[in-house]
Amino acid sequence: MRPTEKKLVATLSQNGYKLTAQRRSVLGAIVSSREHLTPAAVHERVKQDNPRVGLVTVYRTLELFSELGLICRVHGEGKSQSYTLAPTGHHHHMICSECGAVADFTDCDLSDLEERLSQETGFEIEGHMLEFYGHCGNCRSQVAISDGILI
Amino acid sequence: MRPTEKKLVATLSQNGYKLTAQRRSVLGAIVSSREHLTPAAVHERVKQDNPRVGLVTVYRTLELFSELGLICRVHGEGKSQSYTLAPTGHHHHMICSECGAVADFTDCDLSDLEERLSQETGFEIEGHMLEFYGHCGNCRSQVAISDGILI
DNA sequence: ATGCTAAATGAAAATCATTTTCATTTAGCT
DNA sequence: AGCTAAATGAAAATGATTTTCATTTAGCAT
Repeated sequence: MRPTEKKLVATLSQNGYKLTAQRRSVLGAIVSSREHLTPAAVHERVKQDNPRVGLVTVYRTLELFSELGLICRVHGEGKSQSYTLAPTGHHHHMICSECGAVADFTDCDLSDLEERLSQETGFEIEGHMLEFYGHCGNCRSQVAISDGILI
Repeated sequence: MRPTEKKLVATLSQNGYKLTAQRRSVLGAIVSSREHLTPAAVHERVKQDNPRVGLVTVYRTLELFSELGLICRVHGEGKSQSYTLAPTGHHHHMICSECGAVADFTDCDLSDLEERLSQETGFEIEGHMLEFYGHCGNCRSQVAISDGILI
């Protein structure tokens, strides 16, 4: 399940946090975007809703949501952190290098690899990060079109 | 093969770059460390060799070495970039959360996964990032010891 | 409904990593 | 030894993120 307003209300109150207009706006900005967003990009969108919201609040809210598991961080190329909606549980991202679209997948099944590496190196493995980069279906077809038109 | 002084000399001159004392120091700092190092950490080490080397030079040198494939970037948790020696070719890292030690591995074999994801999502996958986190053999045995002593 | 209080916010300043600028130095060629 | 483009160092600029602190507000208690 992907977080919605309802889930936001529940999660915040369950954890003793208050539901504010700012927090609603920030979640809305992320929900309404198919891409991963930097704090600055979230701020842009939030300001359309409520121009008085400060960037600092966006930072604080993103961190909070991330702790609560409502959103999750996308690593990858850029120099600033960015976030996207979190599906429940362990998962990974595929990120479009052109438009920033993020697709999730859950079945990474690295346990064989982990097992082998653990034996070879003596590491006790606790976690991993896995991201794929490429071009999403959308961007691929647009390239095909502009190739055809021969701009 | 892991880069050494000899490889440095060859790589630089092949690409039209000059061999300077600073560049030698930076490579030395990285070679002599089992861990991944931030630019600031490299600078610390380099200064012991030659106190007049500036942090800016360290940044520039790390970027250059990274482009030349002598070192490679470690992603992971911290807020600042860090680098470690690069074995030749495609590889990944296991990073000890305690001491920062880095172990490489090359055989990630994600092609099945890539193939499947590509079909499911329409993404054309071009690359991936994979890192494991955990505790290295060293740190694990130290934990065992201090557990025994019951500090 | 009204008041209370801790939590949340906003604005400004502080911090931290990184990059740019530019005058000076130097490696590697001639 | 001299030349020149490349490399360096110091300082300033930039940009993202965090901290501080005075003000506001959500959610509870009345």
